[in-house]
Amino acid sequence: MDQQGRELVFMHSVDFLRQSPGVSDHLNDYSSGDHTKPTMKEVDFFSTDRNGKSPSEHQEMKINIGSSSRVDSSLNTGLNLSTSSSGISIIANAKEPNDNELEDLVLQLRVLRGELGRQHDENKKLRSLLDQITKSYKELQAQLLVAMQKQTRGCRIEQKGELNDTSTPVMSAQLLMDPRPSATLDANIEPLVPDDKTQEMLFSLTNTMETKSQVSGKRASIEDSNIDQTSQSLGSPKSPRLEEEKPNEQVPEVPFRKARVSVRARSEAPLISDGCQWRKYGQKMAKGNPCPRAYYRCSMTVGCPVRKQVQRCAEDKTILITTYEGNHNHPLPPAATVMANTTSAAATMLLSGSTSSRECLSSSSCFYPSLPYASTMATISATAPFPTITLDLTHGPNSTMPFPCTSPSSVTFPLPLHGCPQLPGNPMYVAPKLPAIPSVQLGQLHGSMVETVTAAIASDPNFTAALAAAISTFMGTPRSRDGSNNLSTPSVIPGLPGSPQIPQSCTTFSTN
DNA sequence: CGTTTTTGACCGGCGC
DNA sequence: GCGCCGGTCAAAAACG
Repeated sequence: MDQQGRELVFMHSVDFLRQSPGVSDHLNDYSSGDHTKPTMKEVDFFSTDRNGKSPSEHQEMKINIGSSSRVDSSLNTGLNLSTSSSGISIIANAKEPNDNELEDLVLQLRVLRGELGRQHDENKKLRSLLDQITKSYKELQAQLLVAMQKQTRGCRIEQKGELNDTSTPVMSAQLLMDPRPSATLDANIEPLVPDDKTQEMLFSLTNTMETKSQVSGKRASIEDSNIDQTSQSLGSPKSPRLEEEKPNEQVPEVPFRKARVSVRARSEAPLISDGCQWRKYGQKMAKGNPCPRAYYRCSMTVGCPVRKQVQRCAEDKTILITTYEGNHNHPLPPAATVMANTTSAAATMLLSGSTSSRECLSSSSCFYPSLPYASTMATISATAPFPTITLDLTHGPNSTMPFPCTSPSSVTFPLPLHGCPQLPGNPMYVAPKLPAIPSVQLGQLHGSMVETVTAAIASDPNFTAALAAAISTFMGTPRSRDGSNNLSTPSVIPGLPGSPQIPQSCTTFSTN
């Protein structure tokens, strides 16, 4: 009984072969450091085998092991032997032991011990390495988040400085109301996408007004009135609050820059399913387009400021242009969160890209030359009332006409989506989250595929980076003395962040 | 019966 | 000042 108990103790260690109960004290110092993590699997295997033997055989085995271990303590255990086969042979040979066989057994046992020890050490090292990598990954995530927040804040401050000539303190304060969420705010969002770190990061980085409004009660409502209601008041000056809150008439006509994000999809369906519930509140015939433009607002909650416009492309009526505006002030289902992340990312980067352009440009410039093709292009339209970024997925990788519906003055940027190679030295391209999309014409993708691709885009950090590149490229062009951007378009581009004339910014994505 | 869609009216910005 | 245009409102109609 006593012996049985000792054996059980040893059997809980992977070093059971090293330590026979009869000689345990002698071998205890063999690898005392490896007793911390016993492997039950190994124990069970040999335990079962041992139980099938007679007590005499068992005792004999133990004695043999114990006696041999003393002899071979200095032997080189570097032999490359199979553990399982060795173990079986040991048991088989133990029935008729002689000196030679015992020596072989001892050798094999030593080898096994050495192997087990090495494997344990290796496992420990690998485990610690994995922990370290995981820790580093999390730290990098946190640092990235902080860096992005700081960068955007810095942009806002610079923009404030640029606008100080014409803006009032109220205006400046509004500009400084950085919609970027804090780390604590992210916690409110995490349950939506708890298992997707990247998505969570994207959401953290991009979700702006909505997280703020979710968390901070009255303050959120006030800020929403400044930001989201600006969305509502886009073209809807009925909201008197904005005007009333401006104590100074010198306030620019359009104090708030508001981001719009559109999704262009090649779809026969009248709407793209984006996970949200929408209520149609108007329809208009837009000039220059025989197709009517429909206006929707989010109906998931009362008072959600998010709206979207849906219109078919005039040149290609199979392309559906969906423009999102505003940010949700309520939790979203995962499917809708993806889209919200995308739109918020675009909006945030567009709003923050005016002064950080060089940074972004330099950091993202490496995207372009390495892309054999880019099926998706980010376009910022200069003809729109606001700058418009268009992500066009309606064309395949080899497309030469990326934008059938894009104005000639648009500036296009390649976006590294599917098919993009991993760029050495560019961490953004390491292990892209994007699911593998075959090199097919995205324009031919089915409607459900559209959603999939859209989700992939939204969850892909490459998309965010590329979008930042596109925005920064557009924003980063040198300014003339009058503050206008020196673009290929001769005229000043209205709506550009940093330009006091511009009321809102418009970001347009196109997916297919 | 509640919700959503339709649709004409309305509003403000902007250009001439 | 006027008209155009984009966007929104709200009553009526349609829908489930």
